[in-house]
Amino acid sequence: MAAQQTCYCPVDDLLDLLAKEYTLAIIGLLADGGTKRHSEIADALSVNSSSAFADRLSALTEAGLLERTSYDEVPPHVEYSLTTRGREFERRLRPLLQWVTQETG
Amino acid sequence: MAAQQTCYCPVDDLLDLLAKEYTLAIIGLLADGGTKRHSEIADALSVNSSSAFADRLSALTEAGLLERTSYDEVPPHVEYSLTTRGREFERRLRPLLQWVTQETG
DNA sequence: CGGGATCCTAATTGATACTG
DNA sequence: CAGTATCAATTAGGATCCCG
Repeated sequence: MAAQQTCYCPVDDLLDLLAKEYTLAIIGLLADGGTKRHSEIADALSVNSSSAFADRLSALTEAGLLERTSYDEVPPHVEYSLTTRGREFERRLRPLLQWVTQETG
Repeated sequence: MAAQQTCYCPVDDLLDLLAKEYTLAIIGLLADGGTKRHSEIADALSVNSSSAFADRLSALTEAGLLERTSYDEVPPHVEYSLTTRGREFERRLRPLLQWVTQETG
């Protein structure tokens, strides 16, 4: 299994990530191209495991799907949004999810 | 989270399944519409955990993506192929996977 | 041959507490 | 506020044995 230069992470890794809690919800929440704070996202998702949630945010960022912007302020202020890659990914994911939930096929 | 009549399994369940070992490989192996025996698939996938592998086959069957055909013979003979639903699913999955591996976007 | 049952180990999650 | 650290509880995976 050779790593490809053109790919941020292998298929299986990305699927693992997708299947974990919060991941899909985070992508869905930012799908409109908007930017949201850590706490906004956590709030909207009724997160109850802050460590798992933080894991997802950083994993998605490392995968190149999320962009993380932190402002040097007190208190801290960090925002997340989908990257171009993230939006492209979401676009390709959507038909699959719609089919699974609606069985429109 | 209400179950929908039209859907064999909720999104999260299917994603969980997809992220587990062998699942994606099984779907990929049968993507051409062919039919293969349990042992053929296991062989092609270099399976080393027969229990996990059997779990995937039955989970995919329960999800309505695989069709299981067993012949009343000794020794037993069981074949698997993608259902119509399974092929439709694979079709919608493919662009996503291709993008992830090739970054053609 | 196909696969269920069991036992054990490794990885994830959930919850709580803590820090810059 | 945005995480990190920690630990108990779940869950997945690997190996083995056995049955129809």
